[in-house]
This record gives sequence, structure tokens and C-alpha cells, in this order.
Amino acid sequence: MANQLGFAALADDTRRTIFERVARRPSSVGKLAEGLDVTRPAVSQHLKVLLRAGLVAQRREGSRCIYQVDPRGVAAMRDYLDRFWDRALAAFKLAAEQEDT
Amino acid sequence: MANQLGFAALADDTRRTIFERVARRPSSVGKLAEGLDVTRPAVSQHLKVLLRAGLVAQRREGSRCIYQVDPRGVAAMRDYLDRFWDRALAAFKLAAEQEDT
DNA sequence: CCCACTGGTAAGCCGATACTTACGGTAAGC
DNA sequence: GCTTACCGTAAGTATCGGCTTACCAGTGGG
Repeated sequence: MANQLGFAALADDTRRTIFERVARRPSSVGKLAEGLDVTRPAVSQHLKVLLRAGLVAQRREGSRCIYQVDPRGVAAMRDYLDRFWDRALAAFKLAAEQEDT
Repeated sequence: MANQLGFAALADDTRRTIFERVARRPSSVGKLAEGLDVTRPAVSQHLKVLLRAGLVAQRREGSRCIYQVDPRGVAAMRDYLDRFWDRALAAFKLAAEQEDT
């Protein structure tokens, strides 16, 4: 589920920066938009994408909306890559021995 | 290095399918294009993207070009996600306790 | 009640990109 | 040497995606 959306979500530079900033500390939309070179609506759209990918979660706090990382989405992507890890390593080692170079 | 390129490479459905098929078994370009609904040049272009992302490696075998997974690229992406894992988990648990629901 | 703050959405623009067909170039078989 | 198989690249097209400005809704304080 988080594969297609997850990888697409982290493919964009600005969006990945937002994700990293959210990971450092749960923040509101306005706070996140402050240091970036894009407008606040753009940040809001990026957060929507991250939300659909399951990488972040939101909670209301008064009139502000606080975003934080959702570890489940991160875990899903990590697990996906893990499925290829051992297989990839074995294939690569085998080829390296054959090829030598 | 493999962050931007890596996530972008796996963001596309067709390209991720190619990647998974390469992971199952090192294959030539023609073999990879057989089961897909895109033409062979498209597969070649996708492999180029995966190559630049460091997710696959190529080796010549006669007139054929065999592609296989490069575990280093996979590891780079895995490590990137790992950096957020503990932090994400802690933040999420804390919020869950505060929020309760 | 009115106004400021916060944030999500709509419409439109523009660059990025995924796909196609057409072509060139190298390796194997007759 | 000529044909066939395999692969990468070029050019062109169409769709997708990120950004902006403008607008609307909900919250809180005077």
C-alpha cells in the first residue's frame, strides 16, 4: 500500500525536506513553511501527499494542525526494501565472483 | 546520493515492476520487456534510470546485456529510512499517549 | 460582533517525464 | 559478407506533478 505512494512521496526534494523536518519535531503547517522557499499552500499539498502515503499523521491543536511522522508508513517501505536485500546481496556477490574485473 | 534518485526510481509503477523482476532473477532487456505492456526501448530507459540510481548493475554477456540488483543502492535507501525509524516510533508513541482517542 | 490567525482547496501555468516510432551500432550464425 | 538478434539513443507527443495566486472555512481574542 505504502509502496507506490511512499516512494513517490519521498521522490520530491521539497517534500522529502518537509518529511525530514517533521521527523525532527512535530510541527504546524506554518512553522514548516517558514524555512522553505515555497509558499504555505504548497507545503499543505505536500503534507497531503505524505498523509496519503501513510508517512505522516495529523492532529488538531486549537486552530493549528500539527503533523508528525507515522512510523507505520516508514516501516512499510523499509520492509519492502528488506525483501530484496538478501536476494540482492547473493546475486551481486555471485556476479562479482564470476566477473571478477 | 541514492536518496533523490532512488526514491524517484521506485516511484513509477512500471519501473518498480522491472526492478522487482530483476531482483527475482538477473535478466536481459528483452526478457524483461516480454511480460510488460510497454515496448523494449521503454524498458531500456527505465533500466537507465535504475542504473543511475544505483539500484541495478549491468554486465555484458555476448550481445545481450544482463541486469541485476545492486545491493548498495538498496542499502542506501534502507539506511535513510532507518535514520527516521527510532525517532518516528518515539514521537508516535508519545503522541498516542497524549491523544489517547 | 469583528478581525486576525491558521490551514485546506481550486484553477491555471509550466517544467518534468513516461511512452511511442524510427534509427544506428555491435555481436553471433549461415 | 550478409542477415538476424539484441540493445541503446533521438525526436516527438501527451500526461503528470509541483508551484503560484486567489478564495473559503474554522478558531480565538479584542
